[in-house]
Amino acid sequence: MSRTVSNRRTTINDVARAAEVSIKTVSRVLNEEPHVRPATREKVLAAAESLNYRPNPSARRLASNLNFVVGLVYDNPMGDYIANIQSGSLCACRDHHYNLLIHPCQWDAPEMFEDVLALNRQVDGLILLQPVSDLEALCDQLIEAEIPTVRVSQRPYEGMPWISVDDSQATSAMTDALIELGHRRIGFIKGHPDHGSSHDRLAGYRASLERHKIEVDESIVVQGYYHLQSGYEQACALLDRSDRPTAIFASNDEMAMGVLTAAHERGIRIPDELSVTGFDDSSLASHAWPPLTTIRQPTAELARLATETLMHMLQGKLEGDGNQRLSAKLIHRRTTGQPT
Amino acid sequence: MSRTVSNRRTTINDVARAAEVSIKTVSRVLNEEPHVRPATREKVLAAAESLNYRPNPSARRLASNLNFVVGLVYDNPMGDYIANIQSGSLCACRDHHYNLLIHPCQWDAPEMFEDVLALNRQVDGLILLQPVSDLEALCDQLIEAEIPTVRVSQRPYEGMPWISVDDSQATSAMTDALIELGHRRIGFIKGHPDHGSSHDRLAGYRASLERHKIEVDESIVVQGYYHLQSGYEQACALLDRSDRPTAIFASNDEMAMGVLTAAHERGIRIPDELSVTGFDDSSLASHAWPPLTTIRQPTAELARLATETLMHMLQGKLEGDGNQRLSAKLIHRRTTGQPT
DNA sequence: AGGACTTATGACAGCGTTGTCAAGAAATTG
DNA sequence: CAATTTCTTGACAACGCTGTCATAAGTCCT
Repeated sequence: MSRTVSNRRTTINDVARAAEVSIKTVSRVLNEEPHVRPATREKVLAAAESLNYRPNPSARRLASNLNFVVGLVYDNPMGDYIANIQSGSLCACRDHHYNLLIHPCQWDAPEMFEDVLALNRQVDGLILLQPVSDLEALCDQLIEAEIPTVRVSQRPYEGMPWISVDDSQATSAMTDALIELGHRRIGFIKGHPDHGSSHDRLAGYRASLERHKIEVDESIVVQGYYHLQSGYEQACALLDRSDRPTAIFASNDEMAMGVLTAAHERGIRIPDELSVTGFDDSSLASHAWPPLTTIRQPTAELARLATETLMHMLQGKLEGDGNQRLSAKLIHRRTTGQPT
Repeated sequence: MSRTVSNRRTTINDVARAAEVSIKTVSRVLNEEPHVRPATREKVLAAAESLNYRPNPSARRLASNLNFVVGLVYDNPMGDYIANIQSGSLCACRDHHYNLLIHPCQWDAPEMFEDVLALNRQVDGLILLQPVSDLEALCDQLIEAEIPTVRVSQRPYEGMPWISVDDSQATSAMTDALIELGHRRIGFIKGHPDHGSSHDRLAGYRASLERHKIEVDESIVVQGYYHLQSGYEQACALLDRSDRPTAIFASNDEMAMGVLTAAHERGIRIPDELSVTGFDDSSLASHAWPPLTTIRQPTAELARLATETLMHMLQGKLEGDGNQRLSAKLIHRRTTGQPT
């Protein structure tokens, strides 16, 4: 079987010619527009198929003034979180035949604003992750540039929808669980003060203690920075006290790993002598020894929801303000137990 | 100061009018083409600046038949590896003013080929990661479709450049190190048989033993699948033997974590009674207890190199076959020591 | 049968760039 | 100084699609 090697790509014209219709009709069929007779549709589809035709996205974008691209803007240490966000968002994008353009950046770099604004003609809308989503000046500019945007953040900002996971409630529930196990002295390692989530998580902890009428001992609420080292150091300080806590709540898994290490070094048995909980359910958590009790955010779901919300905006079908809040889930593993 | 709100985007025509030149001259300036008088260039630049002009990417792509987009195709469990690949590739992309389009997929899904081929008009070239890069049928089709492609893989395939990290050499060097510490019975947990790297890593292990004239005991070379559970199970079997090995080489960190867990359960002290090494230097490794001795691939560098190679191809400046091989690095931490 | 809709199709003009080619201006040459 | 080459610029036609509007062909009333 011989095959003609044509150097020119097949275009909509070729399909139209083969199907004996106008290019406009081909366009209609391919875009699933109404007002095409079934018989015509079949003819066109057959022609397109036999010519192995694929529309040229650039031409389509130019003519329709749509990009079929969603931009994902973030400044996070690359890891499971971003990985899950990406796959959640991609999933929604594919449902709508959109592509995802990832745009990592440094939230405090001087050219960051400019770079994000430059996505203007490349994308139809943006999804902003924390901490970028908390830069009000940027959001202002995006509104002015009329770029549809959805924020992933716990803090409100009027004018664009925001989607979040209720950290505070989850932390609160986990603290409740610890108290029910019998703990009364629960240490808390805070996260990085610049990160909004730190405050929410702390708030949940406080709320739970208050609900149970346990006074907060501020000397065992210590400052961490979301990285292993800070968790380790603060745990050492906490564990070397004569009145050491019977449980330590670290604001993320990485710091919880530091706590585990500090406990191991001191021969403190977990969970018999010390309960530990983290936050994030990162891959560390299940691979830790013992496996870490922690909190799982529905990260992929969060991203999918943000993306779907953006799609609704693009279609002008957004009802209400679009804000939504998801619940996190407690993952009970083996670092928590009754105090001895 | 009043500002006219124009609903129409500013185009190259507006700039041309403002600078009192033709649109072609504006195009030349913006694309840094030669044959423009400095004075003219300044005028155009000033006009563009004052109008805050940004070229429309779709129009540019349509007219130039270039997409300024690189596609990254992979089927990997999202994690550090992909994260590093992405950032390495993005880095190179930005240097050349290209965007990165991520395309996760399932290597064995029926529509995978079709989906990848459909990127044809969207990208100028592709980067294929393992195991997708090892699908010869796909590579054949990409060549036929004339899509410039770079493979990230250890195995050769003529017709497109391949970039890899020398797993075999690294495994070999690590085994050497173990032997120098005094180990003679070194268990080996293989990776997933479908994954090319598994074989290379095993080959390195064998090569080292052979070099040191140590006969391979096939009963302590066992099959794992790159996930924690398989590492754990195989380690249990290995450690419950009366003639258990003094060291276990796991083909990746995740399985090494399983080994650690099995050892912990049995009260086997590490590294005194058992040395353990992994592969990947994932975030698990440094957070493990004790911190895991492992091998670090220059992942980001690998991706950057692959991307740069693709850029060279696109510019028709590729010299030779483009193939390159990088070396991995041994990371000595605390799971290895002399046997007792 | 004669309107009044509704449905199906096509002609043609953009969309905002870059590529081609021609032509005028400036520089170089013998 | 005329002839030749090189530099600088612009007119205009693509690029491959979608949007608008006109027109043809049915459908459904009365």
